[in-house]
Amino acid sequence: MKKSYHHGNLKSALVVQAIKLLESEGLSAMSLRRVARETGVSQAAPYSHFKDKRALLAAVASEGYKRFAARMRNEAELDPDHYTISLGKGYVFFALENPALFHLMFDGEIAEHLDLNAMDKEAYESYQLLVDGVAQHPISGKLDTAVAWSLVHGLATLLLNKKFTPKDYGFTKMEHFVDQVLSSSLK
Amino acid sequence: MKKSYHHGNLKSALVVQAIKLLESEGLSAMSLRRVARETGVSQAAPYSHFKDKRALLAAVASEGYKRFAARMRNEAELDPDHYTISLGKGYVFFALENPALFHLMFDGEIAEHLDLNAMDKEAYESYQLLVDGVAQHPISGKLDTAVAWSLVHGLATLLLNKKFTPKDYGFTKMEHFVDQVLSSSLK
DNA sequence: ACCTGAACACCGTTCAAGT
DNA sequence: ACCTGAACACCGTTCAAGT
Repeated sequence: MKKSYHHGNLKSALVVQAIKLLESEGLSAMSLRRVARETGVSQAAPYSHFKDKRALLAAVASEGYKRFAARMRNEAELDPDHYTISLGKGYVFFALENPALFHLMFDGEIAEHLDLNAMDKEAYESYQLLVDGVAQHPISGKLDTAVAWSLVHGLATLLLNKKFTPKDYGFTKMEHFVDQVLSSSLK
Repeated sequence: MKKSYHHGNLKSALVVQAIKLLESEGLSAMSLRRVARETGVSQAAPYSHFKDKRALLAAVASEGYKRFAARMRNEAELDPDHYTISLGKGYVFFALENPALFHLMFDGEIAEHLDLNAMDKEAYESYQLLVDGVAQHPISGKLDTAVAWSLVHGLATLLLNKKFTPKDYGFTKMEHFVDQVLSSSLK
């Protein structure tokens, strides 16, 4: 466990450090060199494990999807009677709690080039969680999953970027607002 | 109109060139130095007009909002009988036609720090277009504008990032799919 | 007032060399 | 197989100097 020439699990250590830097100082501050430096290795070391910076960011996004799924599942367990709505709340809360990671996963150049099938199975499944939740509904029409997913994702994004706030609609608590919006439109 | 030491309208020329570069090669390729180079001025010239790179990007986003509003208005004029739905279609189409610009306007670090009130009045109004369109509806509840805006924005983002496609729902044409999704949920 | 050229600290990536 | 150190081309930003 001491410091040695060979790190042992440098690959995952780099991912963890990258997420930390991403959330604390934002994507533009997250340079490969800094991640390496703060992990205690040389600037060239990451290239033993990742083809380039984009490959590291893809691994970060993949880890993000795992945490995303866990956050949704956790919320759903707290209120199994309103399963779909709870999943939606977990979705929105994850975005608000991990803004930079959420953006990396869904928006911008990195997200657009993410090959879902090339990601871990576990990570891929997080996508399906909400979609399946809606689809399982007895009265669910064909387009309902697209509508529900769009609604939840749009709500998360617009709240995150402060295009509107709960206060705009007379709410003081974020949780109540999200609950109301989702309940009023998700079956 | 000849080349001279003083450019004349360098400020807007830089914004135009930045948008061009943004859409053709993406945000990561859009460096200040390249924008300056391809506008025919020195690397330091932009600093006579913008405090830093972020200020240039804010101006780019502001110009983006103007084009955004124009795109929505144009779509609504084509089908005034379905005003709100048409606005939504313009919203989604703009995103699909200007992916990098749309992300700059709504997602990531730049979007989060955009001060709407500091932007041009014309740019600011583009936000209100869809919101007002929904609110004007006679049977519109308090939360309906948040729901409608979230739905339209989420649909645009998820289509843009290929999280789902029209084909997933049995549609061959993007326009039909968007129309159906919006019609089935917007009043 | 607006623009240039040189400078500084930083970055992504490569590559020969070390363990 | 994994990591280092030096190198290269690039970037954001500053500043004295030119027009």
